[in-house]
Amino acid sequence: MVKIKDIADKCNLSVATVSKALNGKSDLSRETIDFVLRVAKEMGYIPNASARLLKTNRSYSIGVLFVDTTASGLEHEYFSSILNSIKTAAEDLGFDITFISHNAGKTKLTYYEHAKFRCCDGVIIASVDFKDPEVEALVESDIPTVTIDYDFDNQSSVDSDNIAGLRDIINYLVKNGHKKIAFIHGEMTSVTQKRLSSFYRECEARGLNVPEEYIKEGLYHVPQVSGIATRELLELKDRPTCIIYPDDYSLLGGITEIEKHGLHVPEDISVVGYDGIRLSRLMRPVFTTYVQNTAEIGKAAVSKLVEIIENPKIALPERKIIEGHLQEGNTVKKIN
Amino acid sequence: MVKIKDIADKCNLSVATVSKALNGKSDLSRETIDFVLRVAKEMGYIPNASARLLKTNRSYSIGVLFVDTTASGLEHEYFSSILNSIKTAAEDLGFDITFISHNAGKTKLTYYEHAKFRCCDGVIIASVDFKDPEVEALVESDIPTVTIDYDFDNQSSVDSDNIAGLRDIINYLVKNGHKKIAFIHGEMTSVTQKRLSSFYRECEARGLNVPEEYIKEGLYHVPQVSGIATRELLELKDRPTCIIYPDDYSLLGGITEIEKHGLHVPEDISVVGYDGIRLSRLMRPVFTTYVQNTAEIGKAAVSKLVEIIENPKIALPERKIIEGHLQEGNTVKKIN
DNA sequence: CTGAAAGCGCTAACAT
DNA sequence: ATGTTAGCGCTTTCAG
Repeated sequence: MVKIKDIADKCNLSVATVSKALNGKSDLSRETIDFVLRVAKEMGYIPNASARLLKTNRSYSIGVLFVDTTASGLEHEYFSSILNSIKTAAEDLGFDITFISHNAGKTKLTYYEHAKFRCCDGVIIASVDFKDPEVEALVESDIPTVTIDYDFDNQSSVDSDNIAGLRDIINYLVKNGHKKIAFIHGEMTSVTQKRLSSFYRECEARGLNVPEEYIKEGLYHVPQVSGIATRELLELKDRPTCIIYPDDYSLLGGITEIEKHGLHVPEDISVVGYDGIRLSRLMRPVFTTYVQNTAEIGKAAVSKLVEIIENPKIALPERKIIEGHLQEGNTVKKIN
Repeated sequence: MVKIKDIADKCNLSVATVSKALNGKSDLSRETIDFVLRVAKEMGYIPNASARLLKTNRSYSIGVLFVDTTASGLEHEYFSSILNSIKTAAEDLGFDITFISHNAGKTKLTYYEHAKFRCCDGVIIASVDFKDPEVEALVESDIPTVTIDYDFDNQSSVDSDNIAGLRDIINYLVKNGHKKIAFIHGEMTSVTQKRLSSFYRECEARGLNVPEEYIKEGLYHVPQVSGIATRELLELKDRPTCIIYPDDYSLLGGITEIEKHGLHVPEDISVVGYDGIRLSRLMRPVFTTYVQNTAEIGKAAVSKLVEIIENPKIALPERKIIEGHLQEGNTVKKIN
């Protein structure tokens, strides 16, 4: 591997001068800079990130904490899509991405230790158990962090706008004449709580009565569970005219169940999903669903994190809330 | 940050001794080792990967080249699923993963340069344009590489078994009485070529005639295109009894088109997908499709790569071919 | 069994 | 405008 010393020798210059030239420092003659750059190129010089980091304490590397709890972290389109936008945004800013885990060689490390071990300039935290003490420790450490879809006190985060999500959905349903709206929600996370509150608030604001039996707890991304909840809803004396699901996969489970009962979507009953994954546009009927803006979420997380990294003193904790939009598919019937 | 020197001072030992103790070298007294380890723990010592790397030339970091060409790299379940298994397998072996790109800070780098810059011990290459000279350069460089679903001469690779895939599909179709089988394949990649050859060979072996108009070129993951091809097939005088699609998403496009014609799957026409993504199991009818073994593909890639890393002299180039399995869904009708 | 010293490749004061 | 030098944190001969 050719190093600065080699270039210096070839150019009859000192390593300091070559280093400066390579880094475009101003106090060098134009010719020297050009000369060094040319020779460096000729010799196939590639800087060594580790050596540089050791001096500068800047790694230009962002850790990503993405724990595949339910074996559906990375595999779920919502998260792989966010990861993809994180990757793109980070690359654009010249940062590399590396996953934070518990292992380094043969030794076990905490998330914080791992991030330190790799000298990450900052860490983006998504899709983990936010109650894990290790995650909390990381967030409260000296390493800049940005969390996605979870807010820690006095820390920066980027949240998909779940309040707006349910607001827009209810809005749309009411506009289409629905008054009896059921809601199958996912397991009780902070995201779910936001959706639920928003659901209740919007219904109340419109004078809609929400019988207790219209609210069912399902599980995110487990269509079977939503299928069961759907069955229970269909068997009610006073059946809802529309069911809102935790996500698009769950919606699929709901539809399957509905059809088993000989009913049709949306003629007999309307359904609404959440996420707006690709599938939702490919199905017939196209899903009516709330599309989360994953591209923007990843981008916002990176840009906030880099802001903190570059300006640790000045940067203020900030919550960015990213709105999505309602995809008006064909799974909701207009009724009077 | 506490460093070895700090521990050494506290223990009244030299940094050399502490380093050895930390790394479990044999030539130290049991007590010294324990003592050092205890103090290190008390002081909250975290090793610095960069400093270590600088000395040892081993980064314990694996580069992953995953270029989102058609904006469907990471977002496609086949790849996100492979990425996930790469991540898991690498972590188990104590390696970290970092994405290779073109950017490092403000400067543009080739893939090779980037991998060198980060001192990756090796690189796994998937989902890229394998004809890109930069990719070729990387593969032929001094950095150990393993490619996924593409074979470079004399290099290690892990391939999903596309030959077996079409063999199993044809086998199953013939067993179910199908003789008129159409094949919509994806764009002409090496993967596609393998599937096509296997398709032809298996048909021939069974004495099936394959009219030219039964073979259509579609695009991977673009349901609309497969929809169009499907229409053309349906309009043939001598319509096939079964259509094989490039992937499960495309199959979805096919079904949509088929239903538009007032036909039903599988009563009127049978269809087969490829990939076996989660969706394929959630649809009703469940897709008959070839499930690629993504978990094994990622794992095999990592284990081969690490083998080369640890034994650069001895390790031989190797092609691992990973078989999947046929998921017998309900989109193929038994005919006589 | 322990330590002294060199050096991995680089940057940044601080000279000159 | 260019060079000298120290040192980032670590491992590893080699000596003792």
